[in-house]
Amino acid sequence: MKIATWNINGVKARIEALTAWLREASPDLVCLQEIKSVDEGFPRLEIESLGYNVATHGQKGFNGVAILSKLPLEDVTRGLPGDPTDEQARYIEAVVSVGPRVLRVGGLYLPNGNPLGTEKFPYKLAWMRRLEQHAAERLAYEEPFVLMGDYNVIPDPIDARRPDAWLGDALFQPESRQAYRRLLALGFTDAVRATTEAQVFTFWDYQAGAYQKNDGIRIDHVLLSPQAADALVGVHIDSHVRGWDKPSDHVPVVVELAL
DNA sequence: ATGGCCGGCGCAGCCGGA
Repeated sequence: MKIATWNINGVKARIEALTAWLREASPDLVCLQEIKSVDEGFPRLEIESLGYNVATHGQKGFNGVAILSKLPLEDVTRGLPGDPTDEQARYIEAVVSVGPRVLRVGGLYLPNGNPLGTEKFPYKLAWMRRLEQHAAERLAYEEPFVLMGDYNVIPDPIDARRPDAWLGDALFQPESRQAYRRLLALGFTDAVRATTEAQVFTFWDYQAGAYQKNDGIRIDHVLLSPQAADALVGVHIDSHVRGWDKPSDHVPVVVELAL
């Protein structure tokens, strides 16, 4: 099956691109980030008409995540455990049955953390601690589990065209990168890095002709549990979508699993 | 060489993003 993650930067502004890409790529399951919509405002019918089940976890104006799936979504949970006072809609999880097996999927929109020196950066790091705790609990199930989304972390210098330009940025701080490595050390496989050593990007800023200059970063990641990694067939970044009219600044990352 | 954007909200710019 074909699963994907895509930060669409506003589902209302992106509905044409989203439906065009769903028709073109025909993924079985997609995690969306930054829907920037309340649940009632999500264009559910247009997406259901393409054969998808829809689960959303939205909020007004900012953030918001969703899962689209051709297979029925079971056991949908919303919000990342560990802080009942956190009101930002950044995590959704569900299970799909693939024949006799199950696939568990967590879709996340990790806090940006900028600017440094404000409360936003500690919030990011605390969120990553909570994610680590939750991921460890899920890995203990020893089932195919995919944790994917916009991590807002540039893991290594090769993951930026101009790493020097990101030195003062929350996405490339040592603490952010270390927290990402701690997550991997739990036993996850970074699907992109498992299949290529090449420099590849998932985000290009709207400013300064970044896409035309290929001045990008890799911050959208697909992490596979050992059981999911065993089923890994291939990975594809749909970079061409960044060149469409009214694009998101992120592009879809697609993973094929033999499930 | 430098600077360059976009979406939501809501109807003017500001906030947030990366």
